[in-house]
Amino acid sequence: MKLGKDFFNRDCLDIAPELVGKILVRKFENGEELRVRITETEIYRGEEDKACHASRGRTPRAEILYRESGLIYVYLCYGIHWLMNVITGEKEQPQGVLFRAGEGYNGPAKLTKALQIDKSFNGKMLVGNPEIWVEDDGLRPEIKTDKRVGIDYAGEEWINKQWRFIMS
DNA sequence: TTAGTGATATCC
DNA sequence: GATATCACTAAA
Repeated sequence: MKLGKDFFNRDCLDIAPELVGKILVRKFENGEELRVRITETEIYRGEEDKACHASRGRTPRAEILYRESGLIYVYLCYGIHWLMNVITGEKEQPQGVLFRAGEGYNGPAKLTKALQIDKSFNGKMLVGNPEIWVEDDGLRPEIKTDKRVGIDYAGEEWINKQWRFIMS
């Protein structure tokens, strides 16, 4: 079953753990389908979250975080890697969930590389999109939480949040 | 542990 | 306009 708009139109605190164990499906131009089980997600939530791109206000890059839930937010990291997020929650509420890893693809940039995601996907919908979507196959895995990765600059309060969800 | 890489934000 | 920074990876 494909996930609909209602799934994403909630708080990322609810969505991130539920996305773990779901299946990310990517249909290529040649008609081939690649299905990857999501094994790890992370939350980025609100302007007050120093690790969230919206923490510096509504910049052109972060603009998409304020928009409609279900949108794909793709962004270039360290000049090399594309990282993929999905927008969650109400409009004007900057929050999203990062796809941090999939089965066989440990690392957010490996995931986007395998799925051939780049900036052309930025701002596209993850719902009702013929190229990429998320499915629920009924699996409800055990999930553990941990601190987020790679955000040492954000300060202890935000580093220590258990906002990473891992399938175990 | 470090190099590689380039968009973004922030400072003139 | 210039510079510092960065939600990472691969190689060593």
